[in-house]
Amino acid sequence: MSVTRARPLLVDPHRSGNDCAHCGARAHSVCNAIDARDLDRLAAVAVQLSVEPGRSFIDEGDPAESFFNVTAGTAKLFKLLPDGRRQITGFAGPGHFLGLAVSASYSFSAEAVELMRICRFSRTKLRTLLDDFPAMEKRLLEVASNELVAAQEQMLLLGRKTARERLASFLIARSEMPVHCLGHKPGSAETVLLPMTRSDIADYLGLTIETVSRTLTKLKGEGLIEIPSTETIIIRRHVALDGIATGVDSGGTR
Amino acid sequence: MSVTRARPLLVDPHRSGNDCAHCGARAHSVCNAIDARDLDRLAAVAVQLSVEPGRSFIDEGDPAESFFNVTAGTAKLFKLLPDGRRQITGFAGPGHFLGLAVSASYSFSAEAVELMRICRFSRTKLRTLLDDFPAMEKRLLEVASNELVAAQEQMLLLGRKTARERLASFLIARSEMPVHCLGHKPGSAETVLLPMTRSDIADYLGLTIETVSRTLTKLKGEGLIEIPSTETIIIRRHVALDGIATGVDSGGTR
DNA sequence: CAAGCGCGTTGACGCAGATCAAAGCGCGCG
DNA sequence: CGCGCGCTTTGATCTGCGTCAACGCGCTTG
Repeated sequence: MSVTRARPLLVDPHRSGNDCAHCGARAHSVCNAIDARDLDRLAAVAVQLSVEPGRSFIDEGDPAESFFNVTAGTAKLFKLLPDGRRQITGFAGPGHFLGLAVSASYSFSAEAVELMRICRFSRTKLRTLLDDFPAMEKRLLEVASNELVAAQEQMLLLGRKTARERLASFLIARSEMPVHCLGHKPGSAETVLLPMTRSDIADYLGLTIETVSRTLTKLKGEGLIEIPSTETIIIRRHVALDGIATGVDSGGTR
Repeated sequence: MSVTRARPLLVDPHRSGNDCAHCGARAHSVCNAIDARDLDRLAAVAVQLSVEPGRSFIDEGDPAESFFNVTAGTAKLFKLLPDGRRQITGFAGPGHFLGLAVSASYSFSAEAVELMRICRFSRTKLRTLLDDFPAMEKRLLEVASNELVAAQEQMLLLGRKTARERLASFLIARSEMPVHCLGHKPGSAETVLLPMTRSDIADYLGLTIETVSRTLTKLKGEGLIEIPSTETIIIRRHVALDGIATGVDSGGTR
């Protein structure tokens, strides 16, 4: 299953996991449930890694030996069908915790979209650590609950929304993302950056690249958005776009 | 948002929540994380209710004041778009815990498919209880993790599978469900009971009733299943059906 | 700077599944 | 027992999006 991971992941040479205290992502991750004076215990089980764009660091079906915490960059999480059809179940930015699962093997794959920085925890070691820090377990439950809500929203999108509504929902959701999750300078609140390819967007929204491209072009033609570059979209009429996203529109400009 | 809940839920007259020790669903629910001698504390915050078929007991958008635990029967969980399009995100049987969410209001609705028996917990009371029983919090995290895995599987289904594959997946999943989740006598391992309507199935699989009906008829015509009654399906060729479900088939008998 | 390649856009056409319409069919009820 | 009603099935037709194909554009490479 780990065919794509030709070379080992890059272990950061000069500091392989011992400065949780200075980690920029801590404030936004589950790690902030651990008190500052106990951070050394967390650091002891963490290993910092870099992951190059396109490289996968979790492979569906592989034994689930580690948890991961994203500290920089973005990953796509996905599942595959035997014939290659792919569903991207989410994108994970800084602060995102990965690998929650009771099962002995990963139920999805993860691959870097941009250059990433991640923290790897041994599953067993983190589990024993959790016994000493119930606050962190609480945080994990919160995180999982929130992801569950997001997953249900995505099911609604995949099962019942039109291509137009899916793209609108995607853009609105991206525009509402907290700054730290994107890992770049803010720009205007209505400027949406898309580090992933059209193919990734299509596989996230259950569409084809062609439909994604065509639909974006249409939204642009209607003056709802601007597309200054492939990876940048500016929302011009946020309210109207949001109306489409939530299915209020339906009529109006088709 | 609570338009459909015309009458209040039925509070069981003779025992309104005080015998967790004899609860048939405990073995399969998060409640089994609590030691037998502490069950009285759990019982103190629980209220037993009955819910008639078709009656809703959670309404999306309402303030989330309670958690629920299903002890008998089945509920459908769903989200609506303003124009009435519906996505059923799951079915909850005995042992299923409902209401996990950080948000102050419910993010989905729940309605009984069959006559149900549920346990209601005050959100605040249960939360203080959780502080004393970290084992239960651990169980909740496990439950949430498993649901997350299931949700991702469903996203794959909704985003990338054909109608045929969706129905096959649905039937296989139902047939593999642990007996206690169905709340009825087993029958043959390959006999699948469907307490929900075709409309519910359609809204769960992101299809229409017509497509569900037609596809089932087709599967029957190919000798993969039998349909002795509307709410009963017998899987005749489990391996073949499973092949379709996981997308291995594609060719073969269309 | 020409060639090659990955990615995105655009157009023409086809089809899986939606929509529209009309029967069955089981079941409770008068 | 006949009637009505909700659910399901089946058929005919339509359509949003997928598929196939061509082309453009920016980047890398030699």
